[in-house]
Amino acid sequence: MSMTKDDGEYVQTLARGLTVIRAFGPQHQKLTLSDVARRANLTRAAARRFLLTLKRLGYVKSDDGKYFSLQPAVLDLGYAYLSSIPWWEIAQRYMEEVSAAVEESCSAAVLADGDIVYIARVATQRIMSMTINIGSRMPAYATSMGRVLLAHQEPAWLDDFIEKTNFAPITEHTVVQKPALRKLLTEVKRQGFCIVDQELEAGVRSIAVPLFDRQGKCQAAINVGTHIARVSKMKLTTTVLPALRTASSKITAAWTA
Amino acid sequence: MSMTKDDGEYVQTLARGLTVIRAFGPQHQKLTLSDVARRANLTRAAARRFLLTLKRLGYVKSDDGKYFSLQPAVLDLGYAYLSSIPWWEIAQRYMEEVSAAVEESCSAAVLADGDIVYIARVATQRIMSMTINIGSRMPAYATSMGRVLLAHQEPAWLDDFIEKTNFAPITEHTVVQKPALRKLLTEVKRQGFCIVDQELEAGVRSIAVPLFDRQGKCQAAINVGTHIARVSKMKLTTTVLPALRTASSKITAAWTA
DNA sequence: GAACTTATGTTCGCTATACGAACACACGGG
DNA sequence: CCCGTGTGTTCGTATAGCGAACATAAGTTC
Repeated sequence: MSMTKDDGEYVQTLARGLTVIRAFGPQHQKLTLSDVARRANLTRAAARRFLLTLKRLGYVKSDDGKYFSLQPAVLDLGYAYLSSIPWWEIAQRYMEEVSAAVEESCSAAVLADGDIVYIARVATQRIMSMTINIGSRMPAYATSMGRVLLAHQEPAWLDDFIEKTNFAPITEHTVVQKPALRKLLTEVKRQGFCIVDQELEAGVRSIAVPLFDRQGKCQAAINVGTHIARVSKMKLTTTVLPALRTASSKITAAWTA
Repeated sequence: MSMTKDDGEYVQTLARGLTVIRAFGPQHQKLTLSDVARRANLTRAAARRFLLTLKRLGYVKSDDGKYFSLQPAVLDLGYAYLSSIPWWEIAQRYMEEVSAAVEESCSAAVLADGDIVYIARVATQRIMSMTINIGSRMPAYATSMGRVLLAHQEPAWLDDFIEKTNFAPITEHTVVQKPALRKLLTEVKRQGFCIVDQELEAGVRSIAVPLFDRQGKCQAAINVGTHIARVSKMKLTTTVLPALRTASSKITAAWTA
């Protein structure tokens, strides 16, 4: 029937099964077999097979046999990724130091497609209206960590990315003009840090630095987010930046793999 | 060949594919096809098919075609679970309040098998030697949240659990005698909170309260972990406990589903 | 550095496996 | 009560995934 991905080395069943997990989400804790089938574009028969399988594996629960819901076991999958990052624990430790020193939240993120994905976080008082947590995604172009990560990408890749992406303004301050953005990124790479001032959310200003591996490749970014009323732009560069830089180099130094 | 789980409504391929993700972990960021096959008990051919599939889906990367590693996209799976929890965001907010008020880390966890699994966390200064994060697991019997969750489980289930589990001491204070443990749990349920004093790690004392849904069923627990030198046992009940209780009832009140 | 051994990755014909059309069953509205 | 609509389940069939067998690379030994 569908010959889209049929290479003989593609396991359709696995791909379909994973969409079942993704069928759950906000406002969709409890789903019937048919709900899942609809949301994952599967026949009811298929959805049933997958749900029953996931249930046996402990990823899914169903008390009454009608409504299915995800179980904490699915976190093990994400944890497999997190724990596979060689510098993850180390970063966490030094981020705690940063957070304690500046009394603000500190996060780490990597790039995935055009988004940043949070992989570690030490939270203090909330500054953003949105809830950020591990696994959360934000558009790279409007975040301090995103800019840092983009700036350190291969030039060819970056060209292509800027070319084909449509940058939408998020606040009134968001820079979306491609030439302007490109210039900002060059500057970010030159100076080795990035400040984003209320481009993602009004009242929020954050600063990020890159995280290099032993080979000098930028693998992630760490940042500190502040409220404009609490921390001046000046203080960001004089106090927070040095703390981030110290942490960044310490993490690089402690890199195991 | 193997007729172990062959009910006709069990999709072997999905189960196998998921083990591929779990093959990665600490000290196993980059794995060859053969490594994966070994660690997941698959033939090399199967491991190859799965890895190539996961690669196409963006869950796995392979620069050279030899070494494979997990990508941030796998966090989306865990995120599907977290975001499906109706009170997750709300809890996060009130936990931030608790953490700010008492200036200590606050976590939320649910029960899975005999473990607690962390599902939300507001971290301040580190008190444990281990790194805790979302998805982390700890033995339920030796943690404050674990005791709370166990105490509110169905009596029949609890009997069975205590019966068939072998409780190993973690520190010199860990209570492992089954009658003593059972007595503690009864007390926990009666008083509506649980203090665990250095039973999980020396120098660490924590207090937990249950989190009820609208129907009065205990769905999770939230706790505050402290260092014995910084917070007295007295202060735990006089200051921290009220904060936790307030948060708990506010979360229940704001429960949407 | 040839000759052998071991381990890794890939191919390909076969059959077990996952597939979905068809069926049965529950619900609800007229 | 009947009919329409939606949900879950069965079962024969085709095909998707399987692994034995092959090729190719990486070590070992003399």
